[in-house]
Amino acid sequence: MQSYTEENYLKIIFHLSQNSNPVQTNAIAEKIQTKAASVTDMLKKLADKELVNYVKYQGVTLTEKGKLTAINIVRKHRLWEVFLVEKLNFKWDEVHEVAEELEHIKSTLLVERLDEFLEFPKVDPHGDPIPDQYGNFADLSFIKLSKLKANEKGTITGVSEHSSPFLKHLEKLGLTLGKKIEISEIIDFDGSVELLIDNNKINISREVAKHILISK
Amino acid sequence: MQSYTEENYLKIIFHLSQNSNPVQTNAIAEKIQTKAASVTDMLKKLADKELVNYVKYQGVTLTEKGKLTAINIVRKHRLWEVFLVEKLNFKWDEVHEVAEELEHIKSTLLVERLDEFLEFPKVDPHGDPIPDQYGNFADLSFIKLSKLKANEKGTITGVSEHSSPFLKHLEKLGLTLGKKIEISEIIDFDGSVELLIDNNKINISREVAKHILISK
DNA sequence: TATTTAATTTAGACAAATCTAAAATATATT
DNA sequence: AATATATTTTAGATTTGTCTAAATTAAATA
Repeated sequence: MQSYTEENYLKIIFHLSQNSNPVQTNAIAEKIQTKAASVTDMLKKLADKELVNYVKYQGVTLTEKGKLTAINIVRKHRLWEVFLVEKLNFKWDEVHEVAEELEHIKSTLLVERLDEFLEFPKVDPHGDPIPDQYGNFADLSFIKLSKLKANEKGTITGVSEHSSPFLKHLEKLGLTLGKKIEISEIIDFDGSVELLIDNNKINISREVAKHILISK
Repeated sequence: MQSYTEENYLKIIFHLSQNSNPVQTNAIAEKIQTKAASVTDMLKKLADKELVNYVKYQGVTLTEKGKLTAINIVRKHRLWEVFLVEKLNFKWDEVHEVAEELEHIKSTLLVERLDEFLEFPKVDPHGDPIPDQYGNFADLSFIKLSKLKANEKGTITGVSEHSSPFLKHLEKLGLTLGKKIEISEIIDFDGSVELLIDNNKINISREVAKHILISK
């Protein structure tokens, strides 16, 4: 049984592992809003419990056991987000903080019943895949909007940034899940992207484009 | 803002206040599964935060502020219990532990939306009243089954004990909310109660009768 | 390769919530 | 009212997760 805090560390390490493996102490410290020294302490503790492989100065990776724990938290987080949006009419930019709390509720019966109640959703309101109870992700092949070239088309199926300001911005531009878009031009000067959506031409910064996920 | 632990103390004090006021240190210790010394420490802390009125050796009462906090936790606990039973098909004896965790989720938006989603329920699955967002309880006039005399009739509308063994026992006897009963006899020897339900005559111990709530 | 800089760890301290054992106070009994 | 018993509090220690400041190691640069 892990504490609330331990669970958060495992979850963060899991997410950071997507980009770089092993994960560095400072990267964790920044995400968890704490100091590097505190992270070191926790990594030792998690290593003792065989949830992570930790070598001094070399960063950490999750063990199989740690990975399963982390995925289970991600599963709960995303199921609750679906619940909040689908059943309680939350907007997609309002769910993150609440789900951060709900993800730590322990009952497995609760999670399985919730999954059933929601009719076994495959993705959360941001387009992120929801792992099944064994930890398997349906693999959705996403590509960042910023990787598309002029004249290419696609459908918005996810976002890789969940902050409220970002999501509100997308909403205002009409860039929501399921919308079809076409790149009209990549602006040389700043790398910003001009695209067609609902017959309107709009321009978004490269930074925004990086966080929009497209499937063809 | 209160910690998870502080919230639990306030909730327990609130419940114990129904029977005796002020509430004694040992009573809290027993309910919270801790030692009297720990309770004393916490009571000082809660007194500093003006959530309780605490006088050494004299027990505690809740301040207005503490009472509102406690009622809000009770409100959340009971709403979540309704959700679990009505939406996720939990049985009435399976909800308590999970609700003990869910009651500490902080978002007020969540609570108000949940209330709406459940169509503003007035009682939880055990017949306990759900306070509104201002802390007002609809006052339901319950009487303990153990207070009834021979030949009196009534309807089961609540229980004052939420443990799984107790509720499973009631279930087995057919003693569920909404059922009409009639007392046929009070047994002198042990105070046990013989009653009619669904045209069957059954006998329940005085201890059980004390925890069944009746309205006429 | 030597040196500077950045990242990480250690050492020692702190706050929250708990504990045990001993002391203090209140209540009950004679 | 005096004594015995039960309840509560204090004092000091422990655990979890955190912190700062100093020391160590790794990486970058000259």
